Amino acid sequence: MPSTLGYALLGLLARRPQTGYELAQSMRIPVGYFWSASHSQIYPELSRLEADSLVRSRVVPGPGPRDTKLYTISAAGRRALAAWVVMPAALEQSRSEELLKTYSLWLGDPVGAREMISGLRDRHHEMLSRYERIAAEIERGGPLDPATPRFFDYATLRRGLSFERHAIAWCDWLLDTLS
Amino acid sequence: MPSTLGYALLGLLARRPQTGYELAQSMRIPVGYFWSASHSQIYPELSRLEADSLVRSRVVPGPGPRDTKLYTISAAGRRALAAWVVMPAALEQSRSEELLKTYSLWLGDPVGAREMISGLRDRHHEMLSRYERIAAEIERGGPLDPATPRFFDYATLRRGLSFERHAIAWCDWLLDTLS
DNA sequence: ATATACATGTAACAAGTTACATGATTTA
DNA sequence: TAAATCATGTAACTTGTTACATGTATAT
Repeated sequence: MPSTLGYALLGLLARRPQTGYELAQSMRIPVGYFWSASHSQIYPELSRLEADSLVRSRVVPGPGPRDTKLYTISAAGRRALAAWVVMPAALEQSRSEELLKTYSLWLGDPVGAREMISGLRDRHHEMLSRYERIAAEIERGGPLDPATPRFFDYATLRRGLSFERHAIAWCDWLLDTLS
Repeated sequence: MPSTLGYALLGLLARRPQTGYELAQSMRIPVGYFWSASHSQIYPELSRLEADSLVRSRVVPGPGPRDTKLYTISAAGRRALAAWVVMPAALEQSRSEELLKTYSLWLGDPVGAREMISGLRDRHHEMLSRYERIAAEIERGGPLDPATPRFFDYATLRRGLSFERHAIAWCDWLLDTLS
């Protein structure tokens, strides 16, 4: 049984065949906006997926100095992924360092505390702008059919937008209340 | 320098002295609603904090069969925590298995997909109810002074409330659009 | 000349989860 | 009498991050 990262990779490969390098690039913007990984995690995981026959690879000459391995999802991989997505998701206790800091913020000096929160606000705003640009791009592509991958790109993006908006609203409320 | 978990423990101990066991209980509802840990992580971390003189412990006879160690935050611990909370929080790429599943949901069968999302909705709703009960309890305690730990309990709880409400709204939108 | 992109991998470390280990007291 | 609570710890394992390693082609 693949790890969660394995399913992330299968999800990317179910859309189109990619090399390990491309997958690592793809995941710099997190898959579904909520799952990232670095190349050092990805390469070994691809080997495991291949050992389990969930993906196949073939060596193709790339533009770079090295040959690249192009990975393709197998029928078994597609089945495994389709079964996984409909299984109830594990209850997640989302860890958040910013909330943990907030929990002890009564100890910090008031000026520094305000700056910390307003820095948070800025970063959330930056993320929101990025998401809004992507959303505009998706929406330019015409009507969304809820049976296509593109619709689910949009669905996960909406969650990102919502997440950032409520984070900003919370920062604003806190800054307001603290003053 | 303590780990993030170390700061979570310092945050709890800054409010009142507690034993390792009590800290483990406290963290079953995540600190600030967004940071949890199990006892097997907590005990070694307390030893490290004590080695760094950020906390002190004294053995007291407990109700159980074993002596318990009561931990108290030191002045140095308080300083370290106060410095940490105002430092800019690391940009977090919140991982979410449910969003990762959503990303590949176009592959799953439509009935199972709906059930998965509606199961999500249920669980978020349960969390929301729990948070609302806690909020009511805090609000019953009278006006909130933004210089007290209690205010920051409330502040982090508000983020939890907002998080669950947005998650539910998103599930509703998705269920609606999929049908 | 220097940096960036290409391209894949391993090693060392940090963080987090699950299971193992012990054993008295209270509650159902 | 069986289960839950109290109470602290270690061991094994999984996951994730940062650093190490190599070396060409292209753009500035």
